[in-house]
Amino acid sequence: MSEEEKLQTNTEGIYNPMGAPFYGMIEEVCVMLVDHDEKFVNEMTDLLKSYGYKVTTVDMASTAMSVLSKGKTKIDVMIINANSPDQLSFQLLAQAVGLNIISLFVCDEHNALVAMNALEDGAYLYLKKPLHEEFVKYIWQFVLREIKRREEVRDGLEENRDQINIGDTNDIGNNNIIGEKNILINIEEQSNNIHETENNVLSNEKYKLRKKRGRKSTKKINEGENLNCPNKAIKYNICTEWTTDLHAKFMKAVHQLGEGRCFPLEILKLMNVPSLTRMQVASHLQKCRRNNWRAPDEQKSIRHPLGQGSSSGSRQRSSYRKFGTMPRLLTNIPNLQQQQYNRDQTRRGPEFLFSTINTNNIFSRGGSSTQQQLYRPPIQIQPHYFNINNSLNNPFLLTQNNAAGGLQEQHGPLFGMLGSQGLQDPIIGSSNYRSGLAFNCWDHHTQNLYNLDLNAAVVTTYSGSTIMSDTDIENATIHELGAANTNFQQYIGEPNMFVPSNIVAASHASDTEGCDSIENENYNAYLDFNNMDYHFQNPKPPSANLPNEHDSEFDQVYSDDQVSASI
DNA sequence: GCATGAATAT
DNA sequence: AATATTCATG
Repeated sequence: MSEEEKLQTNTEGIYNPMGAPFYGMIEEVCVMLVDHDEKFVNEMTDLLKSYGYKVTTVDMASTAMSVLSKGKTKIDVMIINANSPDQLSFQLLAQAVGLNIISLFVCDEHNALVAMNALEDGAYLYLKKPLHEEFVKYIWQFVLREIKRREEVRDGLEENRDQINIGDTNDIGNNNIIGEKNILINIEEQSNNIHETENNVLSNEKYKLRKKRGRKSTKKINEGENLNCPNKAIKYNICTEWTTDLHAKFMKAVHQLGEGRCFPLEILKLMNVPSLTRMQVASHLQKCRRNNWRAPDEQKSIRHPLGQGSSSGSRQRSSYRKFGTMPRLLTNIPNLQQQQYNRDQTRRGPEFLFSTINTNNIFSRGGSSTQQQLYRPPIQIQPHYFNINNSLNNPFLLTQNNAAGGLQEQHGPLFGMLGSQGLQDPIIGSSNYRSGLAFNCWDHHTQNLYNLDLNAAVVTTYSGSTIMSDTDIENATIHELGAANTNFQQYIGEPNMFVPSNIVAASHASDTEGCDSIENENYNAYLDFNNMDYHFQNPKPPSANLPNEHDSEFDQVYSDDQVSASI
């Protein structure tokens, strides 16, 4: 610990508000610099560090993206060069925005078009180099503002659902890491990014931290459509809602992968929805495999009498798990890809044909982990027909996905922090995948990310020891906190009102449609996979003989409707 | 250690 | 009912 840090920490190890870089309001703010301009990076790093920021630097957007994907690095703010040599600045921006990282787009030369695009894509600010020292100094306030906003939202949410107690008192009691209130932890936890990389959390922490899973409300990742509730606090989305669009992406990925290769991680990658997690995909996959998922629209209007889980009680864990199977869901597929899907499907055949007999041999990973990768279904079956645009057979046709229909809840990042003129919520109209709540993509967020001392009674200070300690930041230079000086020009101004002249304001408050609206237009045709399955299965399975003693389970799980009916 | 998927919780 | 989380498994 540096001398400086010691000064900021009292003898009890509690962060001393008065000495903290951020005035005791936030313990730390992690900034990632994405810029190939070495000089700029060095200067900025020094400057940032001099103001107490933790700095990570990478030279390319692609590198940053990979860091984000790994989700192991805590990042609150990104400063992204608009002209990354790999041309991925905007992709990175989208990813960062999707993860609710405050993203500042910076450029050497002002370009109105770039500015506009960046802001529309959710950039917090568009800035021309160099960044004013005074601005850098107060970047942390963006973070604080965001934290507070989420806190308000959370509080509002709690008021509106007294039946739910987020904090499982037992759990809290057991893990004395967190204070009773547990506010900050909860805030983080509600981000949608608790995902697989939680595996990287110390296993001890894992169990301590993973509890507290209250019922979460629903968020729509794909559409960013959140209803514009003036009463902002009300809708605090946490659960991913599988919208029609999101599901279409899912199905698209599924079809690209093909039977026997549908693994959550692979699907997740193909879907390329930054804020989605493997767990969520896995969950959805499970649902779809059981044919238990319905589009949101369907949910309201259609009841399924299907005796799905009639065999409830003593279902035992099967040692005959099948891996990588495709969901056989009623689904919708973009027009443009229709034909290809048809072909793929033709090649692949039905996914559950062998569930009774051969499945285990075919799909089981068995001893070889490569088996699954190599597997290609051995049969070719021509479907009798496809029901495309057949409203009689396809309920989906009756429910156009009106993804663009909803308004978006606006999570104004600044709330006037930078003054009123111009700087209104650059996030408005931003990319679709912006999670409504995940502020930080850091997957270890369940450990306290922010020891925000907003309320003395709630101070939950403990050292987030894993911060920045990961070794997974390939090619990333990590600059430790340390003192350094800067040559930046000084700008004196009121912190909260500071509006650097090179900031370009966002001006698209009414632009609420995400880019998916384009895609939506393509989702007019649908396949009726249920029906298709039926026809696939009817041609008679090559080895549809005698069920063995294990069948009951498969039948229950996978084959309780058409499949079993056809055998 | 890790991804997976069935089971189960919320 | 939909989604999240747990946990046995390989």
